[in-house]
Amino acid sequence: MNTTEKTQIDTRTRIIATTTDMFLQQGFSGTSMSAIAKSCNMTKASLYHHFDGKEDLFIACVTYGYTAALDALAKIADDAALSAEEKLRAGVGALYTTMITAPVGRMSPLIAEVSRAFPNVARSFHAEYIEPQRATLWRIVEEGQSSGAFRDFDKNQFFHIAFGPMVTLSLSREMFATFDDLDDHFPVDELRDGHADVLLKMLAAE
Amino acid sequence: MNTTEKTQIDTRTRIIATTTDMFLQQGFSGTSMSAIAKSCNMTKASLYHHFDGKEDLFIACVTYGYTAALDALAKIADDAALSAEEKLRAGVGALYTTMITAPVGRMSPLIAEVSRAFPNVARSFHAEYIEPQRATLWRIVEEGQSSGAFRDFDKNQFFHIAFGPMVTLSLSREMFATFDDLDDHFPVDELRDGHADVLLKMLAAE
DNA sequence: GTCTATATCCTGATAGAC
DNA sequence: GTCTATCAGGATATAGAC
Repeated sequence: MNTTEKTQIDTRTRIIATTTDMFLQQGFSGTSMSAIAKSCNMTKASLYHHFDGKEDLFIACVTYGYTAALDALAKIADDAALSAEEKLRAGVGALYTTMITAPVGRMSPLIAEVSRAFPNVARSFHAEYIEPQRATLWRIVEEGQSSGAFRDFDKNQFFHIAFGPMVTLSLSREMFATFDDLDDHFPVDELRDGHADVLLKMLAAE
Repeated sequence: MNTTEKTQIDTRTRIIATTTDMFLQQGFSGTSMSAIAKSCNMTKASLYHHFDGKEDLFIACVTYGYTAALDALAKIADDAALSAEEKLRAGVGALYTTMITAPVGRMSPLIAEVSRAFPNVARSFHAEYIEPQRATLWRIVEEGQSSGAFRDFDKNQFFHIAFGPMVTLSLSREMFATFDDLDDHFPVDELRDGHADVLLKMLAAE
C-alpha cells in the first residue's frame, strides 16, 4: 500500500466517523452535505470526490463496524470454554453493547427513516447484519438444545423475545435522548441482566 | 356546533388522514408541505390556514387516535368479568393492534426521526401516550399480584420485556415494508400469542 | 485532492386579493 | 377558506482551475 492509498483510506475513515456522529445527532435529512463538509474541514466538492453522494456516504456509515460487531458475537459462540448458558448470557451482553453504544445499532431508527427512499439500504442491512447476527445467536441455542440444557423453542419466537427488548431500548434512548433523566428511565445494565435471566429461564429444560 | 365549525373539523380530519399516510410512506422530511397540499387537493396557503406549520401538523397526526388506543386498553383493565391472566392476554393483544396497525404505533420511528429537531414532540408523546399506557398495563399486573396469581416483578423490567418485542416488530415492519415476504419474516398473530405466553409464564406465581 | 463558483431545484412559509 | 404570486434560504450535485 503506497502513501496515496493510505491517505485516501484515512480521509474516508475520518469522514465516516464525523458523519456518523452528525447523523446520530440530527438524523439523515437533518444533516446536509454542506454541514458534513464543514465539519470535516473541507468543501462540498472535496467531499463528493470521496463519496458518490449522500446515500453512498450513509451506507458507508452504517456498514462501518459491521464486522467488528459480528466477530465479537462469533467469538463468544466459538469459545470452547463456555457452556451454552454462559454463551447465551455473554452473547446477549455483546448484543446490548453493539445496539446501545455502537453506530450500527444506534443507526437502526435512521435506517427506518431512509428505507422507503432507499430500499436497498434496508435490504443490505438485513442480509449483511441482521441475518448473520441471528444465525450466530441461534447456533448457541442449538448447542444448548443438543446438550440437553435448553428445551425446544420456535426460532422466530425466540428472536422476537431476544432482540425485541434491546432494539426498543436503543430506539427509546435515541428518541428520548434529550431527557436529562434518561438513565433512570432506561438503565441499560439492569435491563440487560434481567433480560438475560428471562431468556435463560424461558429456554431452560424442564 | 354550527356548519362552519363542522366543515373545519372535517377538513382538518381529512388533512390529518392524508398526511398520516404520507408520513408513514415517506417519512417526515421526505414529505413536503407542497406534496401534502397537492394530495389534499388544495394549495399550500390553504393548508397553512388549518395548521400553523409542519411541526403542528405532525403533532396532530401523532396525537390523532391517542384516546381511542388508550381507552381500548383501559376498558380491558376495568372489565370485571376477566381474570388478571385474561386481562393481560387481552391487553397484550390490544397493544399489538395499536402498535402494528394504528398510526400512533406505526409513527414511533418517525417520532425518533424528529425528536432531535422538536424535543417537545418526544416529551408529549411520552407523557400523553407511553406513560398512561404503561400505567394501565401495570394496573393489570398489580391486580394479579394482589390476587396471588402473579409473583413480584420489577416494574421497568416487566415493561422492557412486554413492550420491547412489539415495538421492535412494528419498527421492523416499517423498516422492511418493501419486502414481499414481510409476513413470513414477521408473522404478527403468531409472535403476539407466543409473546403473551412468555409474559404469563414469567409472571406466574410459583 | 482540494478549491471557487455555479447550476438547478425544492423547501417551509407568507402577503394580500377574493 | 381558498386562491395566485412570491420570498429567502438551503438542498444535492457538478464544472473546471490549480
